[in-house]
Amino acid sequence: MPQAPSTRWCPTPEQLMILEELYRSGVRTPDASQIQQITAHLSRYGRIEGKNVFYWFQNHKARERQKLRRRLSIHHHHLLCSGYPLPLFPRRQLHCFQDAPVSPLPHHHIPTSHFPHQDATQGLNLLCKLETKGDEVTALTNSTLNGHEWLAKMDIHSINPPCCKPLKTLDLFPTKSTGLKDECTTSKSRSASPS
Amino acid sequence: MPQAPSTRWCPTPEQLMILEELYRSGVRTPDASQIQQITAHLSRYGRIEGKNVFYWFQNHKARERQKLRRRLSIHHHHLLCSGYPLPLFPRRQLHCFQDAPVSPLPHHHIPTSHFPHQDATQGLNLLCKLETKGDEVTALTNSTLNGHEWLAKMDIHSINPPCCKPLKTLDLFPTKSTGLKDECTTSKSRSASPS
DNA sequence: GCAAATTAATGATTTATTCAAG
DNA sequence: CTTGAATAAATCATTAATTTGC
Repeated sequence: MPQAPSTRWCPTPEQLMILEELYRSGVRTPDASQIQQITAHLSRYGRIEGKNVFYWFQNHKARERQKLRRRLSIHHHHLLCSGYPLPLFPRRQLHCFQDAPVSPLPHHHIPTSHFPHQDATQGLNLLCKLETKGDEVTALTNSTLNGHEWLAKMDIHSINPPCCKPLKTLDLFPTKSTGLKDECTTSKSRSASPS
Repeated sequence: MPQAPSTRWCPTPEQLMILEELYRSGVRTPDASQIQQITAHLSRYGRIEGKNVFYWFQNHKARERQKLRRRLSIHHHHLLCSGYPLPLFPRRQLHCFQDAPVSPLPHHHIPTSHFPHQDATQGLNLLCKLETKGDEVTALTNSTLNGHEWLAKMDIHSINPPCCKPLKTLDLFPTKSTGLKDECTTSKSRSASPS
């Protein structure tokens, strides 16, 4: 069977990403003009109508809420069941995956932090940015270093070069440079075992 | 007491939130010391070991990448067939490679200087913020990004990137736009060297 | 409504690649 | 060419969510 011409909107990756970004930045229930703006912007990446945007936010909001609820209930359940006896060892023997000491900091409590969602204003700012800058951005950079063995030995580590990198990350934004970059650091998993 | 010590780690909502926040702020493959830090912080919200953190980032990164690939292939398919949503998760049925294409190229990387460039610094800063939040902090605080005691422990304190920008407080997020480049096909992390 | 049966998620392991030293 | 370090991909296994038949 060929294809149904146009059954329903199927967001392109770009569209999805932007929508998610907007959501993360606080947009929840955009009003008509906001929807229009968003739609206009997103239409660069593919067919899209205002209602798609509207529905997307509606659905996404609901589903995130659901996810949260789930998590909370799980948490609750855990709290009720209390204690977490440390499992002696997972099913199979881990080669060298012993947990590191995890310094038992004498930390006081410190209230559970909450991540406040930003006000939608930010979302709009973001949109503005997107609108004005298009999809031109390029951020490369990256680097690597490795570490590993943190579990195994924790003391043999041969880290390398003195950092100080020219490394320029475009600072289009204030704080968090390019958050969505690529990987950066490293770590390891196994260590010597086979011959 | 039928307390089957659950065999595997089950993140609490707080832990999950923090991990996701770190991920969003750029942490991808935390090295040993970062893992320790994170673990230490998260352990306040429930049982957790370093390996759990390690695995979490491994898996999350891989699955985000996978998701992206899927989206891209769906998009392509969409473009080719003019639309029609594929089943979202084929679940694994046949054990054969049939993942999405995404990048035909084998691994290639751009010869960027291989510096440690801990982009994750951001993430860690975030963590620090969390730690210090409520300014009740104790131990960690003063050794955090300055003393590097934890680093010292691993003998890598030698490298201490001057890079750290003032780094504002929150405003999470990178405001990357269309960047579908979390896993850029071309930017790898390793250094280059003629073969 | 509930509990077995299914299905989806995701933590934990294993295997394959890659680059770079010897 | 071989080997080691470090990953990323594949996949295994268990837990959470859904569906389904009473």
